[in-house]
Amino acid sequence: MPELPEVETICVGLEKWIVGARIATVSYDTEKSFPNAPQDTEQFLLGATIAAVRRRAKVLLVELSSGYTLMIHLKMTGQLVYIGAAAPSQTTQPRFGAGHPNDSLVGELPDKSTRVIFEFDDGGHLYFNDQRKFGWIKLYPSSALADNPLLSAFGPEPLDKDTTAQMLFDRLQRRKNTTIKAALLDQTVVAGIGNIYADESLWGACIHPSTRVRDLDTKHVQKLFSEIQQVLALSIEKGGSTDKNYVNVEGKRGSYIDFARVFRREGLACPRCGTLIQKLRVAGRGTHVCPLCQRAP
DNA sequence: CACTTGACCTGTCCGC
DNA sequence: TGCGGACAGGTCAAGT
Repeated sequence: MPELPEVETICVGLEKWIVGARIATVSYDTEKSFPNAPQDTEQFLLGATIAAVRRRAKVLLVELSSGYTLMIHLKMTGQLVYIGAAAPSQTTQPRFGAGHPNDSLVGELPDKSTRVIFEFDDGGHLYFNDQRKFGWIKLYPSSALADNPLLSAFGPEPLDKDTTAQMLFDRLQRRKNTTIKAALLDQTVVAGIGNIYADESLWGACIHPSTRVRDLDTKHVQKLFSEIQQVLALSIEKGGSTDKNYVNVEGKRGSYIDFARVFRREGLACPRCGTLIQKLRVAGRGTHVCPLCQRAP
């Protein structure tokens, strides 16, 4: 579920709501939700203030005043939802039920998917919900993040202004013999792309997902990189994609799916040429293509 | 090493 | 309506 635009949206939401807040209590359901929590985790969490929230690839980094950082991966079904103290203030009241009927996907929290709860001194709560239990929260000393193997292996951030198509091309050379779809999903090639934005970008660049990386020249990769940037930027603007259960920190859906050109549109007309969009399996994933615009290799 | 596949989980949807 | 099976947006550990 959450790919770069969704995690970015959550990151911005967390910055707004929890930076400066002081952690009063932390509770979690199982070891798996908080895998490397040491016995004395609480001493690095309780009483700590949220200093900053950042994103790298699909990982959230919540920096604490205690010198530790929470790394959070939402995997397929993770949610981070903040509910302020039930005070009359407009900035801290619970936000469920506002707006359109379909605006919010979450009800009363905690619910049965809630795995971790952070309670803040001001009465606010941050809920980590995760239906499929793939997601996790880990605690690391902030000083150890620079050489954290997970973080250092990530490829370039596609929306960083220093990232270039040439960098993508170079990184792709390590996956020359696989399909471009598999390569885009490889977080060490480029960070933050998942199934939705891989399909959308490849459609934009008129490249079939089964195309071997070795068959793409620099022109193809330039076009692809440009499409990746546009698709991700548009999705961030739309608050991300809610297909099943993604919600932002306020519990609200994103609307990128309404603007998708191929993803989840099998049997509908390609917006470019009108040919019916097909769903295939590439790199073991459901994959959407226009068979005319994206000619099979 | 490069690449593919299955496993991790729960919920939902589709066909019988 | 109930049940079984396929499938779901991400990543690993194993396998070839």
